[in-house]
Amino acid sequence: MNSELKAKYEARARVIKAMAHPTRLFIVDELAAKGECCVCELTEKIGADMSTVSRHLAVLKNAGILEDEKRGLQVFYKLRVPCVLNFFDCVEGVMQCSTRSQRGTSAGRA
Amino acid sequence: MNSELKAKYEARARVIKAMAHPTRLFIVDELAAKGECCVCELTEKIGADMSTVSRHLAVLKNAGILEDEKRGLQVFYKLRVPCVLNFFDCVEGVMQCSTRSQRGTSAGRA
DNA sequence: AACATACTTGGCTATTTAGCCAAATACCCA
DNA sequence: TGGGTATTTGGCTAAATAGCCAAGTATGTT
Repeated sequence: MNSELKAKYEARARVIKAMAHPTRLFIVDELAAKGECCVCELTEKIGADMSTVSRHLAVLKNAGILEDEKRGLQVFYKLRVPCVLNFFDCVEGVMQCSTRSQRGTSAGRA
Repeated sequence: MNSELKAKYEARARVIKAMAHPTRLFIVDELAAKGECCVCELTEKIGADMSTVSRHLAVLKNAGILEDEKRGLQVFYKLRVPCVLNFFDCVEGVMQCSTRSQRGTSAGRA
């Protein structure tokens, strides 16, 4: 694999990696539903330390998935790319396909 | 976040996490193009140790994304869920949207 | 049977990640 | 100005991940 090709997959992986955490998936879903949320609201729903939530938001923002806007004391985050929701359809597809047909293999749950 | 909801996002994250590595994205792309590949062929293209490639394949398989079939000495892997390719369109969208100086909310593709 | 090939797994190390607490920053209001 | 609120960042530890080499397993060949 040459370095140009490698760079392409690394760039893709950076975006996908940013989504690869349950809390961050929850955030994306929540923002899709509400349009935007401040950190404190997400923090309350998630039930973790605000510093932890802030770090998750930073990961998503750095990946180009979210954007933020400060208004007064609060920072509001929203999705920058609506198509990320397609991930979920696909992921659900993988999971259903897995539970249906993975009886005989050693794979266990997805 | 109640435990049922949490479990839902953990399940999703498991699938996405499995994709969150450049080598594994390359594998998915390659399998989409070729239909199936044996480990040795992928190993050669990737240029890493075969044990490393084998571990990546196991990650994808455990997530329900690939299936394998042993034929003789070789093990052939193929995609189990074609829609994973939609990830890429979306990911490219995020990347393009990121590199363009942020302006509009309209992200070209769905 | 012995040996070769294709792959997986054990064992290890270096790196990254997630989480919390505490401290710093930014903004608002009186 | 001082004090309070919302958020980010520093510092740390525990856990997960990726990589290699070496050893193990399974299958084919002679």
